[in-house]
Amino acid sequence: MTDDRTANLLGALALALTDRLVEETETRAKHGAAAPAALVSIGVAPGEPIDRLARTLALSHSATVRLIDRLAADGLVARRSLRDGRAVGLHLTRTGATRRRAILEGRRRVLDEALAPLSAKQQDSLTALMESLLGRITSGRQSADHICRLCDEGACPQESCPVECAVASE
Amino acid sequence: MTDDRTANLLGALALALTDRLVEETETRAKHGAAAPAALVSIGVAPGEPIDRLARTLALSHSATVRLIDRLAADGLVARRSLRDGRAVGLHLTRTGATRRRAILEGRRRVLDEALAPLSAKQQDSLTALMESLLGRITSGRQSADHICRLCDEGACPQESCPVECAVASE
DNA sequence: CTTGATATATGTATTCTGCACACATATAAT
DNA sequence: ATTATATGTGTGCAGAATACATATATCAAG
Repeated sequence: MTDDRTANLLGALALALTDRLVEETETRAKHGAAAPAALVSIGVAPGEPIDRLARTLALSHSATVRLIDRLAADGLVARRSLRDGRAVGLHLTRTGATRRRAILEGRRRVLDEALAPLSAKQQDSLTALMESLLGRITSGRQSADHICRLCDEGACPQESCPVECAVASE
Repeated sequence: MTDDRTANLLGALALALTDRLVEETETRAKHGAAAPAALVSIGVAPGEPIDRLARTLALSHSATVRLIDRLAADGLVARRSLRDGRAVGLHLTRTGATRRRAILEGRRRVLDEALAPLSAKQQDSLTALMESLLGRITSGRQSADHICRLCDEGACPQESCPVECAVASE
């Protein structure tokens, strides 16, 4: 059904881009590949509890607690108490917000460089194709949050995001 | 220059696909994400030394030695002596070759599922776009080997691989 | 046959992660 | 109200995978 070579190129491209993205973002927030995703995700939805972040990052709860410990020790994230006395609300400090911007800029730079050989018209047709693929890959809210864990939500408003749309139409 | 949204979607797609590919391939060869890549790469170029594999996997030499130790303990990889008495030639055992096929099939299944919503015509245009992107990303032999570390070389003959072509034209 | 480069292997330490558990708080049932 | 259950956080412990520094063996060149 699907073409051998198309599938293969897609796999190689995904891997190659992710390598570069991880390398880029990981240098800007230490403590592993999940750290930049945590900063980005906390920025999108400040005040959410650790438990929810753990699901977005697809990490165990304890791993997420330790990650927040490290980010808090670096002065990037702050825990605040919530109405619900069990939970803590996660927020970015001023430094954390700055770091977050640097992560998104680095990510953008990598993606821009990869897209450079395409004309505007080609970019448009690529966009349309990617919308289909992303819609297909998405399976539920948790999956959507995970997929978008490193996204710049400013570049992709909720109502136009194919991942969000896929969740909405269920 | 490049469109905000296009860049963002590309980043999300790469991440989402890689998550799925890693998850799939990692279950079929334990010992981490590098293990399936090692099996695939050894299958493409049997007899090569650990040192070369380390560069393909972008791992330190010692990490690669330990990885081969684990794969050999599982009966998937065998070390054979080479003319050069310092080096060892890596080969897949019969079980290792079977495992390798399972890894490639799993990878293919993930990619097929993602590509399912596209028509044949759309797949063709996606292929053309990906060729441009992959050519751009590639930078030298080592980078090429790394990008293709999980590729099914049967699906993408050397002379038609945009990554190989990018290396050749330097 | 000496010198330097190359390839493998190992000892040690670090980082990140998960499991099992403890504790606190909320929610529901009786 | 009281008890039982579920939820959210944090911690002790262990394991996996990796890197760094180093040791050993082999090759290549003079």
